[in-house]
Formats: sequence, C-alpha cells, structure tokens
Amino acid sequence: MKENKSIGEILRENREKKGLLLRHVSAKLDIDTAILSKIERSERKATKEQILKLAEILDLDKEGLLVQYLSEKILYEIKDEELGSKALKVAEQKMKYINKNKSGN
Amino acid sequence: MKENKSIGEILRENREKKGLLLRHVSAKLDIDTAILSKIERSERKATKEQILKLAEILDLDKEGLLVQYLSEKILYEIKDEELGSKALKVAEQKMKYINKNKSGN
DNA sequence: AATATATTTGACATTAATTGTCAAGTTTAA
DNA sequence: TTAAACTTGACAATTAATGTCAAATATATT
Repeated sequence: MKENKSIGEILRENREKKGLLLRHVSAKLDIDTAILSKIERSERKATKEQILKLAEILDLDKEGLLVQYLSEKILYEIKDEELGSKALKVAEQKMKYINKNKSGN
Repeated sequence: MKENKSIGEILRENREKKGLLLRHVSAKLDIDTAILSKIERSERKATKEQILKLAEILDLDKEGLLVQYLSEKILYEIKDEELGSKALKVAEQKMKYINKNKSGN
C-alpha cells in the first residue's frame, strides 16, 4: 500500500469511492472539470477554499486535508532547492521561537 | 542580544558595518533604494538572485543566507495558518520520504 | 535654524505567476 | 462504434510580486 499519497491522489480516491464524476464535483466547486482533473493528477494546485469545499463534498477531515495541502505548498517552495531540508529545519526552529514568544503578551 | 534576526536585519547590520549606503548597494543590485529599504525592514521579500548578490556584496556566507531566506519564505506560506506547525512537521516527513527514495534509481 | 544627505512612504506601473475557460483529443466501457 | 468520462494544451483573466518615482520624513552638519 502507498504510504505517502499526494493530496490529488487522496481527492481522486475519495471521489471515486463515492461514485462521483469530475463533472459532479467540479460543478460544486464552480470550476471547469479540466482544473479538477489537473488538481487530482497534481498538475495544478488547488486553492485553500477549494480544499475546504472538497473536504465537505467528499466527507474528509478538514484539518487533516488542510495540513496535507499546506505541507505540499511548503514543499513546493523548496522543491528545486539544494538547501531545502536545511531551510525546513530552520523554519521549524523559527516557528518554535515565534510560538514561544507569542502567548499572552 | 537578539537570537533570531530576520534576513532584513542581517542585511542592514552588515551593510552598515561596511559603511555602505542604500544607494551603493541598491545600485549594485540594480534596483531602487526604496526596495532595498523595504527589504531591510521586512516590508518586501527579496528575490533569490538579490540574496545571492547581497551575500557577495556584504561578504556573507551564501549558503547560510540562502537558508535563512528560504526558511522565511516557508514561514510566509503558513504565517496566517492555525495549522502551520503541523504542516511543517508533515512537510519534513514528506521530505525525508522523498530523499530516501531518490538516490540512484 | 537651515541645509544637505539618507532613508522611508505610498501611489502607481510592469511583470510574472496563478487560476480559469474552452475545444479538441484520448481513454474507457457499453 | 458510439457515448460518456477524462485529459490535454492553447490561451484569457485575475491576482500577486516586483519595480519606479516623487514627495515626506529623519538624521547629520554647518
């Protein structure tokens, strides 16, 4: 079994599991089927709003799907970068620092 | 002492340490001083090319500066997101997975 | 205080990236 | 073999990023 699915794969699997056609889902999203097709094959990125709607339409956990979506957006930023891994680690450090110093003050 | 400097702060500090004016550095970058001023105050993002040039102009470590730059870009993507921290962790996991499965095959 | 120089600000122009449509092509399955 | 679902690629529209310019403000010097 595939342990690391792209958000596109998740969307397609769950759409098919529900027996929905591109046409059905894209109508609800108010976009052309072509885009949804591309999103499912990772040829295009969805917008945050589309992800949230898709979670509703396909009965998926919103938070979970959003985390997947954001993580792909992050990786997209560094996909061609030698130093991507280092940058990610530093980003996490900074994130910790930010969270530490932002409570009630 | 400040333990977590923004790239803008680093750039300004080092420019001033060298006794350079915005005008001097922005000329080398071939942009208006206004932009450099904004970059140094984190009001605008630099481009990757500008960062690399700045490292040369200010005698800073290229890799180090680039990592800082990329990490800020990453954080920028999730700055308004509740789930930012989770997304970062998931991105790191995916990154590991990618690196694992990309060696010589 | 007046002036000169450096920096900042904000309105706006240009360019580049993202998001979308459409129509024709391909695949899948009756 | 034809009908429906999906894919592809050229292009249009929209939005975001990057830049200029001129005026405003701050900082220094005389």
